[in-house]
Amino acid sequence: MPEGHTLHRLAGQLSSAFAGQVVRVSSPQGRFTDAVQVDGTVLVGATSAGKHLFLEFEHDVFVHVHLGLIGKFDVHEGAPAAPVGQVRLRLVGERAYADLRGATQCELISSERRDAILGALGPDPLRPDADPMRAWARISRSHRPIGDLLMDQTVLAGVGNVYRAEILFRHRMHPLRPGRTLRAGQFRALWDDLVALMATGVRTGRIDTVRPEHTPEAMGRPPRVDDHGGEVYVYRRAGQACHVCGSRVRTEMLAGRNLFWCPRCQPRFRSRAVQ
DNA sequence: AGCCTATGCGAAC
DNA sequence: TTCGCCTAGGCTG
Repeated sequence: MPEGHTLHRLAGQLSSAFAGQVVRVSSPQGRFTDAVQVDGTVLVGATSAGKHLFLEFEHDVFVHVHLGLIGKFDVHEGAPAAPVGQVRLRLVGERAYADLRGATQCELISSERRDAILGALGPDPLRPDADPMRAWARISRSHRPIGDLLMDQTVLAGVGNVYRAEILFRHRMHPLRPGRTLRAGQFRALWDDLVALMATGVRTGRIDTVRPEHTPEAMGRPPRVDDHGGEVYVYRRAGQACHVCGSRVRTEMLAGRNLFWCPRCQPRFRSRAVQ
């Protein structure tokens, strides 16, 4: 379930479990052969940027992890159990251990390489030092759809398919609206909302985007949790009734990913240019 | 047993 | 645009 909030949360869990400790690092599955390079050294801490996770070890050495679509990094209390399945990377500390499975990236890198990865990312709504104007500079000049731009990690880092669908719904914005037709205030509202929503995601470990006035309880409907673990307006609800207006939620592929939107709440943008 | 799916992304065509 | 990678769980037969 990796969008930016998952990685940010993970960095916090890994830091509190292992930071400052000498850790055993291994690859039970065998594919991360560089594990031996940091085995038995001090794990300084873990940080995230967008969907990237960095484990910092002493001597300025880092392990770069990207979970991709299906990766998981689970932290467990207590003594390590026998590895189950394909464990790419295992960390063992004094009171906890962690197993990484299914990641698309797990590599040993230098601080220079880490800086290069960070430099290629747009601002991350979860980082207090993020500069949203860097994203606005790209969006306000682009003819590409806002739904495409939000997923572009060089424009804005950490937003995935769920937050994309939900933030656009919350702002009544059609996903195919060209970036350059947004007003600055509209972008600012999107950004501020992402900051708040994703921070909530870090706290709870799930994606909940439904405003209090639109919850099933408030709307007089039976309680419900979507099958991805949170409560949302449109994500993966194609063909179902919009929680606000009852229209059927629509879906369409854009750049290989599923878009979801409500055709009534998010009407197609009409250019004010002469027709 | 085999097929399908998924909150990602980069390479290949 | 499509494909391939990576894993686990759920469904189908």
